[in-house]
Amino acid sequence: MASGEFFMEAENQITPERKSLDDRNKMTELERIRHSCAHVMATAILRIWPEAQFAAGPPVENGFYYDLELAHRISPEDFPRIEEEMKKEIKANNVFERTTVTREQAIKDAESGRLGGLAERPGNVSKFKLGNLADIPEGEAISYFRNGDFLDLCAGPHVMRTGNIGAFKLTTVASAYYKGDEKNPQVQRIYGTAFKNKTQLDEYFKMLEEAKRRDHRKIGAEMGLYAIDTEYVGPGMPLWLPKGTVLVEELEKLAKEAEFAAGYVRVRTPHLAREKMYTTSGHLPYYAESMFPPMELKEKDSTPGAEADRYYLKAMNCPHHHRIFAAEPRSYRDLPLRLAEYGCCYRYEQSGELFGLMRVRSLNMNDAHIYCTEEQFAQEFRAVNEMYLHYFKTFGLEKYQMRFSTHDPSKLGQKFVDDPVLWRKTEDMVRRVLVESGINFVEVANEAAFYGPKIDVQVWSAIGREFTIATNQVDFAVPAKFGLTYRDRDNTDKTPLCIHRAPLGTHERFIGFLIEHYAGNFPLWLAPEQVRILTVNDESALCEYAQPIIKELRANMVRVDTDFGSEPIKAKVANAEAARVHTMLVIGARDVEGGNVSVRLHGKGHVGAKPKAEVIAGILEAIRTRAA
RNA sequence: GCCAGCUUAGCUCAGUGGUAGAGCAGCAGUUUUGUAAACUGCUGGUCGUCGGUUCAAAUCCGACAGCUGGCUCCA
Repeated sequence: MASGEFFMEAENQITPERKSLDDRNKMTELERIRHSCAHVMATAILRIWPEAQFAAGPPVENGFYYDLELAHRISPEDFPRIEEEMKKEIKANNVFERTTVTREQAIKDAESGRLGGLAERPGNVSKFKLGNLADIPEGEAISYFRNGDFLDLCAGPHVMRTGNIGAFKLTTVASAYYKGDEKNPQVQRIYGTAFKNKTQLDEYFKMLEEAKRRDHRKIGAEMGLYAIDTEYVGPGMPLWLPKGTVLVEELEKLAKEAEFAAGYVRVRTPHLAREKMYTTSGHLPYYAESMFPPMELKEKDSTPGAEADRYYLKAMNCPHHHRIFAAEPRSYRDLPLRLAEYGCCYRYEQSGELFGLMRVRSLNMNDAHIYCTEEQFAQEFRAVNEMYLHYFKTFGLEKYQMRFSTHDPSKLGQKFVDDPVLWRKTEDMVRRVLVESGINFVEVANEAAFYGPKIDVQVWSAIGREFTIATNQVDFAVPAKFGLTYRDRDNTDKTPLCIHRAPLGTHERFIGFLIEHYAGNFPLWLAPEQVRILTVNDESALCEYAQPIIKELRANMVRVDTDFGSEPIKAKVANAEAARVHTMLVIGARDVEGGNVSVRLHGKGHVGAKPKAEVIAGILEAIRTRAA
């Protein structure tokens, strides 16, 4: 609930609606190749393990997979063998032959084990195919595709012949739930990729290598930004090293400035709260699994009315902010009330979910809650969106997707608060604001928070994983649970709307994202080491010449380091470049003579010698304006 | 949490049953240099942890932990 979702990605995979045959026929050539390659892989696996049962084998973003059940656990060691068989099938250049059958025939073939097999397999029913058959609506054609001996229940489409598959490679194995449902049995999922030709396949793997180089986990270690000490601190709980802390504090500074200008006030809240907080908010017991287990106090707390002596680490800030709203009587004159805090939260994410800085257990949220009236809502919501766009511009962020998540009327009262009128009203308000602001967005039904519609901003990590980097949510339900009211001008008490917003998400995820976005080459205002002064040798005259420059830069809060050692200048430059120092100022006898410094910019090379006052002024201006 | 893979020095990696290695980094000297890496020497490891097999284990087997790629979850 509440800011609960702020740093979460939305579903990595939105459960796809069942595709119509028309939609399927829109598959691109590459998708056909990949889907066909999945059939070829199944053919190969069956030649080795004829008893394998296959479930589903679609093309996916970077390749394809096929789910199967098999007593033997397929491991990457088996890949060469499977790929060998696949090559044979491709070389055979069999036709993908489509036939349509009646449902009765299909059921008969599934029961004989023929579907997803090379031959009939008595006693080995094609159970997953039988399950898939049940999903095909009455009236829709039931089709088979056959290549060689392999006969599969499949809507297609495929390439003409197996030989049309240009180049392929098996990549990984995973376990997956049949039909993606946790309640279903697990199946083995074999992933592969395929392209029109070998060149494109090679390019794809080269691109993956490139992506690994800008992976925030790699750059984070190289630059000394953060460390994760699983032994003493714990998995998923990053320690910010001095250079990473610079990034954290620069972001906070940016946020504080933007929020101050937009009329927010700052608050601070403890990291713990009593159990009553989360029974009231509705987080317990339903979300207890995602929270760290409670701390039990040995002695009874004497507070009257205490439910229990249990304290929880907060997983979100909103309940605390709600209590700040409740701490004083509120008038309509106080609204909108915008409470902002870089709140520190803790969530017990499953171990398999942790991912560098992108998915962690301790996190600092760029959180704020805006309490307002219905009349004020559109204006406030628009202002929040403008703040997002301001940030995106600052960071040169262009590849993102705004996702507007709405409710599903059929799930009112279960997944969503049962107030159809307010849903319609708030969704209309949000949609209108988006359209009026000229913001591009996609609308996704059934993905709202349970208390109201929301907008998530999706971005992609270097290796292609999708994350919610920011979120903006409407809450028309939870303030009432906490009994929050304001006195309106008609002297009655009313419940405010609440906007939960986190345009910079969490420090952890946002910085993880920025590291990859910039590949560690941060703009001057963000760079952990902004300036390094390099002397051509260790003569004292050069070091002395540098002193007033250092003094002036530091007086203006510029992060400046020095390299006055006796190494050759080439080595000093190489070290500074490797450390991704934004601006290198080289000082030699010639510079001292002319009152200059020689400027070199990271990744851009030597810019030339300039008067030192001019260089200092330029640095200060670039930082002040947060130039890209 | 599930499936698979991985875990050797701060980092990148070599080492398939017989006395733990290299490069980089670090430290100490030498060098005094004009824009991406001067030279010499030294330090540094209970080979993730625990248990087993063996005369002998980084190496073979098992359990556990962490990480990575997926799956599931994601208020």
